[in-house]
Amino acid sequence: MTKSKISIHEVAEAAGVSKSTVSRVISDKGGSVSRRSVLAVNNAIEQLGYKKNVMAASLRTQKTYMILVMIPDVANPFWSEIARAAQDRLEMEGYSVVIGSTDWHDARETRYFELARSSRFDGLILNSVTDDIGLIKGLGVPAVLIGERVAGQDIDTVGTDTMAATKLALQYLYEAGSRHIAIATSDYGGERYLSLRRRAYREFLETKGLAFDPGLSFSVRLSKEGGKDLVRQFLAIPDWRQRVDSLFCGNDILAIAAINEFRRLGVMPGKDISIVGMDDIPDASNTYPPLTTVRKPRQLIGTAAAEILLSRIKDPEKPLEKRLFPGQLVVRESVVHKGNK
Amino acid sequence: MTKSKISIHEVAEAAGVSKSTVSRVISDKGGSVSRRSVLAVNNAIEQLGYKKNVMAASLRTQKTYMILVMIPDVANPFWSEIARAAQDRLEMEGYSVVIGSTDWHDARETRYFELARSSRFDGLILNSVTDDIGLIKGLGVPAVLIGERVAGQDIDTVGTDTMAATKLALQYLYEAGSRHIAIATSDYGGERYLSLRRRAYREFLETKGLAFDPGLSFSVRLSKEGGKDLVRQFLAIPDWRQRVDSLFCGNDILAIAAINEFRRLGVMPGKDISIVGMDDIPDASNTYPPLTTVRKPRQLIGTAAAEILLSRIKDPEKPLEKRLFPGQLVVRESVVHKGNK
DNA sequence: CTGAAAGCGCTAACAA
DNA sequence: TTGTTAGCGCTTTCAG
Repeated sequence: MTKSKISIHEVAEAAGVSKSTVSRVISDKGGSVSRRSVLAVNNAIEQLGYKKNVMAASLRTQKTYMILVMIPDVANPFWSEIARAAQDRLEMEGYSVVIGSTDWHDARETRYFELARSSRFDGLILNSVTDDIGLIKGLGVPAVLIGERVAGQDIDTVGTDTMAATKLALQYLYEAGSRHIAIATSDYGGERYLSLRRRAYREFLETKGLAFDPGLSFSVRLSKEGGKDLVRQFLAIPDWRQRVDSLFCGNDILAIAAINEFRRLGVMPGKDISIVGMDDIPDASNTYPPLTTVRKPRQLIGTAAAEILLSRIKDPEKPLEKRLFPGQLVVRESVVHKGNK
Repeated sequence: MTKSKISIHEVAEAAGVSKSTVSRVISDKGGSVSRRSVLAVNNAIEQLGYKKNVMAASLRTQKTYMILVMIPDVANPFWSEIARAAQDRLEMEGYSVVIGSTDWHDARETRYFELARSSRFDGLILNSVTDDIGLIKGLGVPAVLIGERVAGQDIDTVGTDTMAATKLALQYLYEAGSRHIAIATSDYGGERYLSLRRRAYREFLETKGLAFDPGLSFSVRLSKEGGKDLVRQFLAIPDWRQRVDSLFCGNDILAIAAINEFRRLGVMPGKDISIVGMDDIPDASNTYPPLTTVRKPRQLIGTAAAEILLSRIKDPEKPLEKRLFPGQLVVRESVVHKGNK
């Protein structure tokens, strides 16, 4: 069995050089080493089956070449594609990427924060559940946040312009003739994040001179279960067919669940009710009927996050960067078009 | 700024004890330390905002308390739920779990293997793309494989009894009156893995005295794109309505894509053609019509993998363990029931 | 119960 | 170009 008892010490001995020389050879840096030595060392390495202990190297250099991407839900393609895009970019630069799945749990997030704090990673890309910027900065690891925040906080950020994206959806509904638009989204994160959708909603109604009906605002989890909940609540509105004609959902997971649940209960989306989602995850085109939604540019977000992180690692003192990408309307068939009136 | 210049050395000084004592306090192990010292040390730690450098500790102890779960596709709920289940179990034991997403790329897998080799993880749970057991064992890290292999290889394994699961699906189709069953699956991994489905298919036909029609065997990628491909090929069968009446798909991703594509082209699954999938991912119940499939017990698989890994870490010499769980038929509406004849 | 001393395996000045 | 000498921050005998 090739026991990992072989350190540079053994290699040095076998190659007839010093540990330093071996070190120079195995750490890329192209330090000045003679051809002879390089050969001798590589030979010895081969011979002994030596494997560099990266932990030890990290202890000295303070570099691990590992990046942690923390996302709340790996199963949601929205997040996993961002992670993948970031991974692609980061690997080009020689970093390895691992994913931490928080599943929206504070406890898990905390756990990953502990990992990060113990200098196991050179950088962090994350969508934080707790959103405690102070804590993140206190980790002592370069970090870039994914997702927009209301307050202009003291950390690199990349995300979508959520309010504009929401209004895109709302405007489309409006143009299709809808005048009684309901909204369903989560209020998790309080005033900081998701309720940007709600704010956009209020602003939009105001702009169009539409009345705000509190009974048409739903707060549910952005999940399949949330969707079932939502439909139950929705159909419980007295005279709902008179009172509401469309529904904007905070993300596609919710919208898709709602579509399926509505259909199951005999209410046909795209016919009896309009539904618009947000994100444009792959499944959005597979529902029956296909979901009209607002696409968030996952690739761009992931890549941008990676690049910002890279430059932050290079220069910790560089000015803060915040990048917001616009959403894009994707028209499919879940919206009813009323005759112009 | 709380620079991480504080090591046990500083703490020791502030607490008026030696480094050793500090070490005894911060490493759980409950070494014998006086109440007084513990207090003093904890106080100093608090005061200085000391954070243990786990890398340094790992260098000595050879323990990182990190586990890497390598899966081929985070966006596929089948894999991400296995990962989650494993994570749940592993965290109970004090390990932190990170996910490596290989996206079916050899290059990525290799990259993660390099990480693993450099003793950054205490263990590995993985579904390998390359399937090179020798390589995995050579990593020098306890590892358990997910997914069944034909050959009884020299490594801990947990998975589903794929052949039995496949026959479950086939039998259901048969009982529904289907006598011309097509199969679509991937042949990636050659004789080792997925083609277990094909083997089960052949055996099943034989058992029932049904002829094997090579034109009814499709080899496609187990993806959305694969599904479109499949349907195109399928509908190109001359006189297909005469020649084939049902389709078994290698996994749900494929089956769902096929359902949607068939429907888009005016062929109604559950009516014009029977479709059965495998895995029972969450979306399987959201298709139109809902997909009949064979459920693989993701929770059990993930948890079992974690437990086997845990005991392997504890005792590297313990006998090999292989666990195969049975699949379970989930009847929904994608299968046509012909009148008994 | 506590401290001194010796590393874990590697890198980084500094000389030679 | 090479070797020597110190550590990185922590754990762990071994004495006391």
